[in-house]
Amino acid sequence: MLSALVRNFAVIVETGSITRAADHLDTTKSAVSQNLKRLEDELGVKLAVRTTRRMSLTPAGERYYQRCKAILTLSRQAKTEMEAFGAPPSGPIKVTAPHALIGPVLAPALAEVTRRFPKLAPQVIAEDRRLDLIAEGIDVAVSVGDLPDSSLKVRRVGELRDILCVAPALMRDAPASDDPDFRIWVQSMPYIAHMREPGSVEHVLPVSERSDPLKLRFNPTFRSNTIEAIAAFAREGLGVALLPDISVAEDLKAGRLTQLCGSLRPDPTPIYAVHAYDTLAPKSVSETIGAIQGIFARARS
Amino acid sequence: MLSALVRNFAVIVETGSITRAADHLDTTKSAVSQNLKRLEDELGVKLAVRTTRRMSLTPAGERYYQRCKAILTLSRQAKTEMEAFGAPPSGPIKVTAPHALIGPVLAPALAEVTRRFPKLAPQVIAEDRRLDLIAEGIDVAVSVGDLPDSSLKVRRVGELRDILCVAPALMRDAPASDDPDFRIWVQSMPYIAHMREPGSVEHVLPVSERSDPLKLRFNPTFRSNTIEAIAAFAREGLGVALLPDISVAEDLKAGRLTQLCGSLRPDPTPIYAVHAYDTLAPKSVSETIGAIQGIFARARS
DNA sequence: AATCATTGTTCATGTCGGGAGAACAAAATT
DNA sequence: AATTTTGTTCTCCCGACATGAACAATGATT
Repeated sequence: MLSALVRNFAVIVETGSITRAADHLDTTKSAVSQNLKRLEDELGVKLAVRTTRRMSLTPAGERYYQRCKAILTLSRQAKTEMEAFGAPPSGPIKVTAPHALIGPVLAPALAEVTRRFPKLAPQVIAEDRRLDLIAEGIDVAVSVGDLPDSSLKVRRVGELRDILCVAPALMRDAPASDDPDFRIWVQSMPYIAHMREPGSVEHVLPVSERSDPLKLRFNPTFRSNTIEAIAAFAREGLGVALLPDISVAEDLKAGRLTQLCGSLRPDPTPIYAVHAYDTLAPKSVSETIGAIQGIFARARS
Repeated sequence: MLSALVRNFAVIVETGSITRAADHLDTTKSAVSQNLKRLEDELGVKLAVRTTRRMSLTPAGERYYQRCKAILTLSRQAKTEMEAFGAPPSGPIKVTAPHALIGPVLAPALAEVTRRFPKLAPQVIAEDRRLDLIAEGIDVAVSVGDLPDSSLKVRRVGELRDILCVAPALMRDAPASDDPDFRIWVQSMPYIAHMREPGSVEHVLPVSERSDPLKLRFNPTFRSNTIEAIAAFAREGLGVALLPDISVAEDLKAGRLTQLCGSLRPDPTPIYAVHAYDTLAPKSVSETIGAIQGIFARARS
């Protein structure tokens, strides 16, 4: 549909090799090689110097690849936009979400959407940072926590309920929860923090409408950059950790983890779905967002 | 080189007809028609409703055309950019300039450039307003007068010397230029103004380093939106007009017009060449700008 | 250093996509 | 109603492009 030469080149760059590009594009080495040659002839510049072992872009190729990405993204989005005018959703749709939400939320949501629109081909990017939707050509992003103002369209799809978890073994010598020493004891426990929170960590646990919340401050002894790793460490009894309910529901049920302060929990964090289509979001986008919202709604009940 | 389907559609929209698109693309009606159909099938949406007499875009087509323009512009510029890496200049280059500069400046400049780079295909847009280079996909713009700040690259290429002109017939009963009545008499003459200047018009003519300039205020009786028309009216003796030297050099030499106040002239206005390539302007762009500058330099001598 | 494995290029060959051109259909103009 | 203009559809056919093998170049392995 779109310039085969451009796509050909982009795949070469992304796979870093003509051979890999060939089977990624379901064609032969020679076809890829010739297409690259054609593009170079067309442009009058060498785009890549290729030895048998290594392939590297010339400065021209570097620059041209940037443009290719832009062109391809624009083309893909132009097509996706047509769904707003009745076209059946089809082709690639790029979705990003934090690692922790991929399994419990995004996977079932996309499964549902692709069941309804079989020609849709979701591309999932697991990424905890917030990406530039425009630059990366992302159609839908799932984002935890409040967002900075932007021109993007935002919809609240659910909330993340964090739970202070701990392995049961560590609770053996705990004071009773109404014991005044309980708070002291808890705050002296080892704590496993996410690397994005520097220094000590404080959690606010609302107790009831009228009474002051319980504030707990921890000094992290372990840190990791993924929820999965933190959960794994917590299961191993390395310390207390704040983990989202969706990540530890199984562990709690199976008794591998317990809640540290009974049913006390921090206030939930809102979760948003974000997209960059100003007016008239394509059906694939709105359906995907709807499905994500549905998963959260079902999980809540 | 770039998706034939997209280009095909863009040309259909711009020519407004499949037949015209066909000979614009040097192909047959059937090819154009089939390509449009292919694109519609690909997208799953009807882009244009076509009767034998009229062709109109659907809302989807309207939107898609916008995207097509962006894609095509991007592709064209991506290719042009390659010239900075040694590619021989070729293909279309979009240049815009005010009507008055097309003949005396842009035409000889582009003639020179195309002589050196025969594969270059300039597209000239005569337009007195300042256009959005990015949105219109313009490579080089020639602009008269100071420019607002922007991210564009600007280079001074010459200057415009305006002359207060009048048909010799109207000078018959003029007082001597050192007569105190001269100023009164001049300002009572009919004046032909450009439509972009509303109300009365004042011109400042510097006399010498230390003496005050001569200020003349006119009440326009005629207005037009093009320099050519204003010059024509002036030649017909309809009044005084401020005209650029390059437009009236011939008329002055042939005696069809004379300078109203001897050799007194307003301060010249700078002329700039503008482009949007941040670093490393393509050779076609820099050569074009250089040629324009050359024309001005030659005219001055 | 010599051999081998891997990767990119080139060449001859075959095939499928897509253009050509005519016939057809629809609609506006006369 | 006839004519002209424009878009569509059909068949035929050509040429651009993929194919696959042979070749060349390069780096790894012994």
